Amino acid sequence: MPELPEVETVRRSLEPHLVGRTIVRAVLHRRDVLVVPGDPIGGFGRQRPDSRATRPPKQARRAHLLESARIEALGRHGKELAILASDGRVLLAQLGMTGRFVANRPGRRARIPDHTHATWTTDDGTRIRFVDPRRFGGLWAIHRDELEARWARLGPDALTIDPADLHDRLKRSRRSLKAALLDQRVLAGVGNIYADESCFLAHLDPHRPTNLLRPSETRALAEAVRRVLASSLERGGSTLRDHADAAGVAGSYQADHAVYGRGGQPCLECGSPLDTGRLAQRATVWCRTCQGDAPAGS
DNA sequence: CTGGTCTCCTGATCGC
DNA sequence: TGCGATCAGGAGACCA
Repeated sequence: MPELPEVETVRRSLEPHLVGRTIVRAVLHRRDVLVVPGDPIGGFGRQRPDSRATRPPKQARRAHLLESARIEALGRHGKELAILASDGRVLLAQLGMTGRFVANRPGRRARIPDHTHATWTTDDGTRIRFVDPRRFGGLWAIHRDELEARWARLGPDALTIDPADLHDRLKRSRRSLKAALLDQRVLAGVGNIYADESCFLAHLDPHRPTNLLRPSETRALAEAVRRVLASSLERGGSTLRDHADAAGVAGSYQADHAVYGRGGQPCLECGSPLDTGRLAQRATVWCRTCQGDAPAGS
């Protein structure tokens, strides 16, 4: 499930295929995967399949998919990936649970994956496909002017989170640490895997209300988040099933998970069996010994 | 405003 | 071997 390290891995592997190139052809294979300005639900909800009346003309959709644009840069904030064209058009991608991009160099015959929802062809003949079986992901056509505002609504990027900033954001809420880490408006980029891994590394119980965390604890948390994400990024992210870079290379950080997916198995630090439960609607794994309760007096 | 729950979707896995 | 039930979860909608 793509979180920050996986999305950044995809971004880096797509960059050489796209930056400086022109999209000569863009095709949308499944309408409801792309949201364009003027679509219902406040502009940024997912368009529902029954809103056919509002669908833009075919030619407009190609333009929203950056046809005939020269690609200037690939950006990322949290789990969102942005393809920026030199004329100001931006295509924003959320990978959701199973979304990925696949690049094929010209001349190489590649099988078109199932659930390919969009295909781009660049001026050197490379084909890029957006594939997302579960369709929790999607594409948003926006303008460069809107990108900054949209990303400002998210919290700071988790890869470079500042400890004091994080403390400030966490003290405003009484909900659990796990729920707060999953909230992209608090911190952008952490999902279920790295929330659990970060809590373990910081020796913090994911059930702790975040307003009761001490500055020293949020400092440890911020450092843990950065370390976990950076380590994962070095290994190309975690591949549980779907994640791969644009060349199809899987990540390997899943082998280093200390807690995620290891419920009942011995804690790597103390050896006692790891606890499992459901917290913030998500499967959660932690060690009650190493991630003990709040210190006395809090 | 806050925090909790529901919903979307497909594929893997499991029990019978 | 088949088949239904269950589970996985990012993020917006929705509700108390």
